[in-house]
Amino acid sequence: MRLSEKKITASLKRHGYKLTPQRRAVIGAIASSPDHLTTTALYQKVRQDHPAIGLVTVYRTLDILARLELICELHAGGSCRSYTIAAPGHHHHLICADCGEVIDFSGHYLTELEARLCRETGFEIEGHLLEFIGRCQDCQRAT
Amino acid sequence: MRLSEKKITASLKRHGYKLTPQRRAVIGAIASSPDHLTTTALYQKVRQDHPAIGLVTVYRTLDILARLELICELHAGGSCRSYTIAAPGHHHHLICADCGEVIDFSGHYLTELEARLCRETGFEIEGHLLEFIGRCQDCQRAT
DNA sequence: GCTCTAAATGAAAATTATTATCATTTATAT
DNA sequence: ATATAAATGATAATAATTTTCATTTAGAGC
Ligand SMILES: [Mn+2]
Ligand SMILES: [Mn+2]
Ligand SMILES: [Zn+2]
Ligand SMILES: [Zn+2]
Repeated sequence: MRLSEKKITASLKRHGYKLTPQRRAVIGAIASSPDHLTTTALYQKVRQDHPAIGLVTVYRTLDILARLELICELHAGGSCRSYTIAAPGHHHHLICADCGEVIDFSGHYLTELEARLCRETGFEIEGHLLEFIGRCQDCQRAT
Repeated sequence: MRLSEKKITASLKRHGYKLTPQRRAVIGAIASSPDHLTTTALYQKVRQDHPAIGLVTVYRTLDILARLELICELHAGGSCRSYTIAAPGHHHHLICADCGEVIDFSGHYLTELEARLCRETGFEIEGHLLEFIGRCQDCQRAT
């Protein structure tokens, strides 16, 4: 139930963005990969079909897509800077610290907690980030 | 109930690290500030008393302290790269997207969820990151 | 206290990630 | 087809982090 390429481009248009070949290419690349990819990885992938695209355009496109919540950002410990992937809607991540495998999971575990925080702090809460870090089965064996 | 300078240095020694004036300075700076600080901010602060310290040493010291869980890392949306602070133990963050204010909160909201994920995925879970992003009362008014 | 050595430091350069500028091109409304 | 605001990409600028390596030093052992 991942967002389709069609839905993504529709949303872009609806929000007044132009539909350029570059943007299509980035969307195509992200939609056709099951993995979370870094900006740079995505850039490499897009260049296979679209060698003239600029890295900056990839950054810009991802920025827009993330803001519209059409893709999701991934943090993860260490050297940070978020990774991205085509997104189903709100979900969280379970990340293998060794091999980088990412498992998405969803559910609304935080609604009560969020309400309590609002009440106690007066914050208006816009979102949250929940990620588990661990070691996948393969990497556990490989010890 | 934040970790004291004494406890932090004790833990460093226990783990076989040498106690240098530079490390003391970094620990002093972090322990004496109620806020979460970036590496650079901390560097500035330390230099007031210890003008000759190198930025690299600050990086290295924070790295060690974080690994020993004597300080905690903070991510936060946008431009990322983790911030740090002296740490009480495990807790989470509520961050104002406008002014950067950080409120710590604790509690074990995720134990059940964690158990379920272990069961279903076979992952061995080591930790997690939970952060809420929103707008503090002051910044709401300032709209 | 003095000696020795592995560990730590800091200057500098190298990497890496991200953002800003700006002249040129282009998607699309009319 | 035209006009125009938006988008692109080359390039430079900024920023955060890591690597290298020669020099210094904390602390263990005498
Ligand atoms: Mn995801
Ligand atoms: Mn904290
Ligand atoms: Zn793994
Ligand atoms: Zn605020």
